[in-house]
Amino acid sequence: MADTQGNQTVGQETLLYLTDEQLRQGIEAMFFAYRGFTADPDRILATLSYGRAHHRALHFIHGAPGTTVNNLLSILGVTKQSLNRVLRTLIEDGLVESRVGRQDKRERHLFLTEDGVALDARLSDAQRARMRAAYKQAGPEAVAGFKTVLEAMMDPEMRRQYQRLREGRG
Amino acid sequence: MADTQGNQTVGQETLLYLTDEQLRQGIEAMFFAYRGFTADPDRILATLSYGRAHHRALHFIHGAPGTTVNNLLSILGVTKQSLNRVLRTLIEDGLVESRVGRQDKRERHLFLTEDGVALDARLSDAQRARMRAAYKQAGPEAVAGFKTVLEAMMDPEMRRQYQRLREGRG
DNA sequence: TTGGAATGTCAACAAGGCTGACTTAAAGTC
DNA sequence: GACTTTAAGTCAGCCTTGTTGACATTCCAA
Repeated sequence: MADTQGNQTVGQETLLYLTDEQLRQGIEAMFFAYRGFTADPDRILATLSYGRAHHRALHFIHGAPGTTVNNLLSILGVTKQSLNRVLRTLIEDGLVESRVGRQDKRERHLFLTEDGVALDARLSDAQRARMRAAYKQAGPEAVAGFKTVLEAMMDPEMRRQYQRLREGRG
Repeated sequence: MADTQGNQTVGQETLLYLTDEQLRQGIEAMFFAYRGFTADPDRILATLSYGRAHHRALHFIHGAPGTTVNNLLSILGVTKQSLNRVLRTLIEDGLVESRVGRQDKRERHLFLTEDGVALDARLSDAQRARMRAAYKQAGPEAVAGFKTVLEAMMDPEMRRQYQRLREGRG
């Protein structure tokens, strides 16, 4: 039993014959889609002389208010020097607030200020509008498949981060 | 009729109630998955003092041998100065060959040399291995959905590029 | 023959990664 | 109490890869 995709069903199991061409399409789809994914917020950021790194910081601080610098570091997967440069400008510009920890005073807990929330919303709205359009066009089954494949593509450590974030908001 | 995803079916149509949380998950999935997507070739590139830009050039020259610089430019979406820097090192290192056009001698047609093919294969193998694993784990329906959503997420111009490349290899 | 297109090149700059070295403060441990 | 470890911040310098702007060359086409 072979379907139009070139897959075969043997008993209960569907064996995937993944040709190089099919995988290549997936690779190129990721490349082109990621560009679209970042295009809208990038345009906004450019007018503010911020970059993608600022957007990422805002996004994850918004999603986990009070997160520590170390925690943010491991989510973003960059060095503290790299994050610090971004974080410093966000704090200077009054978009992020850094509060000394109460139990552990070495830690800094990060929060968005009112302005930070506003910018994050502007960036997120732009990005979500495109996601929403894509989701609507593709339909709910495609969306489920989309998330399944993306999750399978992550490094195990990143998958843990991803799931932890979801649960934290669950 | 509401399903577990919070969607409703009214007549033939499924209305998607896309909550911010659902969209947010998609955004984070893209972020973490893209990191995984590039991680394996990045490790190889680092040992060769090449970067992602070199990989992309090799990938698309491999996929469309004889492509012109201008064509490559529009696929990659960078400036000619930026591409030129990368292309120059690849040519110097004997991975890419640039041939003056026969009809239009202003154009340069780009080809991978034997060494270029070898490096592209090494990088592609690493990237495809992860894709293949993800595809196998997720199953064929998920893969179809994955591609549908990614395609819907692209800028129209990039979607045209993507489809043109597929057709070219058809 | 002249204008425009495709290409290449030089210079300068910026974002955002990286490493390494070092400080400060707090927490934990022996 | 002394010592070690941890969290965070900072400074300096480097790399890749993107950008703009200016300009030369080549050559097709009107």
